[in-house]
Amino acid sequence: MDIASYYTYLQKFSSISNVEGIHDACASLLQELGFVNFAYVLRVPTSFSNCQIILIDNYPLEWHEHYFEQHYLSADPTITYCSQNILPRTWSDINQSSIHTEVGQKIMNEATDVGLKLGISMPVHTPGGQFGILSCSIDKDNAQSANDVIHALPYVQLLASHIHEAVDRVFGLNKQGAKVIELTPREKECLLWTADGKTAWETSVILNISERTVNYHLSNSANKLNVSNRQHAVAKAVLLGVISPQPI
Amino acid sequence: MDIASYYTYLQKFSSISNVEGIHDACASLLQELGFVNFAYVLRVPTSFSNCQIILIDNYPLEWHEHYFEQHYLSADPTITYCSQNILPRTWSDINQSSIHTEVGQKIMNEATDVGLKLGISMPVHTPGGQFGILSCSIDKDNAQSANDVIHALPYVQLLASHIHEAVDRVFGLNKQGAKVIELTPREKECLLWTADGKTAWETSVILNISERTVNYHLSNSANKLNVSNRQHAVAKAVLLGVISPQPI
DNA sequence: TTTCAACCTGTCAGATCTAACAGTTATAGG
DNA sequence: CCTATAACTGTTAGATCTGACAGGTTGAAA
Repeated sequence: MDIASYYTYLQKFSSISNVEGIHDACASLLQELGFVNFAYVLRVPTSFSNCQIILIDNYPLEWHEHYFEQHYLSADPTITYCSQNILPRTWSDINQSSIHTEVGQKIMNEATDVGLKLGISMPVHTPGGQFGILSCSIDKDNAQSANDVIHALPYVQLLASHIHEAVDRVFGLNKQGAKVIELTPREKECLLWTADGKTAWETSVILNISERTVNYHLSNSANKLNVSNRQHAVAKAVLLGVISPQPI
Repeated sequence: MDIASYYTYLQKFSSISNVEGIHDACASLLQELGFVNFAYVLRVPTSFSNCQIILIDNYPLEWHEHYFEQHYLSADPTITYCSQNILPRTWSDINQSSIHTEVGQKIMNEATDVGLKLGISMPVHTPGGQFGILSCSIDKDNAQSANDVIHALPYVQLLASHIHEAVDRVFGLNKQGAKVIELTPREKECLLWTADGKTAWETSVILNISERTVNYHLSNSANKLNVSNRQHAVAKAVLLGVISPQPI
């Protein structure tokens, strides 16, 4: 397929307004590339002990249920790969390069059994700490299919970020309750040094203000972030991208 | 350019072993796409109050110096855009959509003056919290150039992640002093609840162990992470990806 | 069998944080 | 001029953390 027209088609994702639209656009586009099944899984952190999972796919229902029943999310080699990388990779390459766990091997074998034979997984990492995976697969396993899969890599890579953009918009993930938390420069500064392990007194020396003032700023930060202590404030500020390593 | 051969060429990035190699491969590839100047800037967090900046570019030296002297990093509209998005965008689009700050406008105008007229910026966000930007530009400003730039979007998007992969490998960014910090399951659990704002006592109730034991695990975590308090432990664990929102 | 890692528990002193009291100063905008 | 916001400061009681003391259990590997 011609890359220019393919990319033009991808632009259409930005005007999709519902989940079905995303699903259908993915399915048809991936079908043109020769894929039969696909899944876009997105992990949206809501806090450190909790997160939301968004799933758009056309995997067999049986696989679906089996997968979640067995808690395969935490043992799936493709997820392990994607959680640490930014480039797309074929399942056979993932299988060869990753450390072989029994469970991981079992998952890959079972996937083959339900028709997910050859495939690609492409990671998506966002500034807000979201983590997505676009996987797509073919139900055949021969030399021609293997070749097709490899040639689809760039197309799948381009597709993944556009799917994510659409999911992000449709689910309103950026809004987070419509309220953006804004910290004052001083509050950010205090929080930054706190995240770096400095006590209130140490921070006061660094910023050349009193210890009381540092506590004042941290207390205000905690109120704005709606948390009850410094660990939580630091974690939430990092998660929301309110503070980030300096400069830039 | 044919996408298959382009992607094949991108694979070569994985065998480049030095900075000059990356520079030259980028320059020649982008030249084929019609671009004259490029810059890959990467922010590698070392702690929350500090980070390393890696720069590979062929921008005019004068612009270079001027840019850093004026601390443009924190006001550049392209950087603001890239810090919040995952898709490539043309500079003219960034200019139109972003909130206009005086400094931001000044930067864009000055860039035009030194020959950076039309361009694209593509963000790279990695699981390890690194943040990269690939910018490339043309020194002409006419309808044909504008069209060329738009058509280059998918090529630049594909290129960026491959450049990053090469930079990551050449600079050995994944190694972090060659020692990977491994926490035990219980240590991660305690740290996770702590990051979620729970006190040692609250965590002890959740995990059904004594408060003393929670403190014991947190203390061991802090030792392994080489930090002196919980805020720092939480922040560093997040930064290193030792803990992340559950599941997946 | 010994050794080791992971897990578990108790107490206590001193450091640090949290939340409440109660203010001052400077700057920007209506 | 009035008001709002950010920044700044002091004190205190009680909660919480930190680091030191000292120990026990379990299961897997050597």
